[in-house]
Amino acid sequence: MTEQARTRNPWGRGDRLRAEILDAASGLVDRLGGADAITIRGVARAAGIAPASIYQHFADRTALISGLVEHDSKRLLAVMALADDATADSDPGDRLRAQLTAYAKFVLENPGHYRLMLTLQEHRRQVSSRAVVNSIAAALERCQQAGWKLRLPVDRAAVMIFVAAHGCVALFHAEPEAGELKRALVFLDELLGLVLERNSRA
Amino acid sequence: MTEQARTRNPWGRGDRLRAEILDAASGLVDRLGGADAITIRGVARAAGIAPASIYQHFADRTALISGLVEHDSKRLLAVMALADDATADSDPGDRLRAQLTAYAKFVLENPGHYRLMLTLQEHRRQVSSRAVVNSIAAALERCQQAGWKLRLPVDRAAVMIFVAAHGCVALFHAEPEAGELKRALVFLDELLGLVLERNSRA
DNA sequence: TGTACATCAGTGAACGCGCGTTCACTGATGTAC
DNA sequence: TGTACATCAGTGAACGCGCGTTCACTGATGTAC
Repeated sequence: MTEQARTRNPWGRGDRLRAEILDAASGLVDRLGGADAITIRGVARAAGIAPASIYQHFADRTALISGLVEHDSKRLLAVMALADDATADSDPGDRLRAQLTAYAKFVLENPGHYRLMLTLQEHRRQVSSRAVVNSIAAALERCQQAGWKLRLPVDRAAVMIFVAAHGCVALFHAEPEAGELKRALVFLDELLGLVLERNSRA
Repeated sequence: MTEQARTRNPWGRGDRLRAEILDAASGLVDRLGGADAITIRGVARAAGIAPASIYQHFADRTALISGLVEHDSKRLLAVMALADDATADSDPGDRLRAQLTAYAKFVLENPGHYRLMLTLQEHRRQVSSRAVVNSIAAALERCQQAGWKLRLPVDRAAVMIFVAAHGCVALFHAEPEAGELKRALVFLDELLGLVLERNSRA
């Protein structure tokens, strides 16, 4: 771990440091979880810069945390959208499952980030959980059109699935276990089995 | 808020301060949530004692937090057991509902405490969530014996219900809303509707 | 082409603060003889 | 009944630490004339 001096960013590219700061903060959250893991001095240390340098890109600690949450929310939604696209011409049930799997995978692999996203009181009414529910609802709608029967109205079913899936991963965060992802996927299958009533064959 | 001097506990009753300290810590968690709300100095301030006094009852900050978690876990289980007892000669479905209601009510009314109970990494493998699942499983077993049909095996159904219920209240913690309890109870009814398939009449 | 100046990326040192913890203590209440 | 001492509940002052934030700064790169 040689104390190698950072080469400063070229003229006009000072904004690059913003990304480096977010990366460093991200790493801290990975390793330590929770919002308290993000300290100005800690992030500066991790990024190899002076604490004061952070203030050129974030007004204060709160702004730094908000920036990270926004960053992470985008990542989660991107991962889910990717899973959706990748299965564009599959059975709608499989598409739903793919999205949920992507969700569970992201959340289990990024426990600190997910906790941060939901914990942050300053970010009430945040976009992400509603966006996730909407995404699930869209997938359910497609299932319905393909002839599946739901045991709840689409919007309630979407909430049910999101809430239960959230509960599942949140509990694994609280009590880590071996083979979390597998267990989570089993749980999600049971959940879909309750919500969806197979009616026609794909 | 007069700075009235505390009268010290009588000889041989020094252990009373332990309870006062836990009460004070409890109040802080209520108002501020999270484990960071519990600081030695803050608790001492709230209890009206000197910071050093806490060390007569708790080895260090960690021990204090553990003590509080233990305290809270007992309270939650007591509340659920009470709901179960109070409905001892009702329909088993109602008994299950009563227990879940008690759970939701406690958790929604004590968000900081619940978060603390689950957050605490030092308390992995904690007793409480397994105890809650067992309690639900027992109630489900009674439903089954009364002629209800479950769409999942009893143990998986209990996990499903606990996990989904947890997800529900956890999300309300993250995004508080008006009429939380009512909404939570609607959700729990939908959940029971999915898991239980009515087969006979009570 | 030279030069004065503006703009940029980033820093070092200092501030005041609240924290966890330690330690020697104070003063009241019990106990042994 | 008196007295020396042990035990108890609880404290005040100090420690070292890491924190968020500020401020005047350094030195490189661009721009105006």
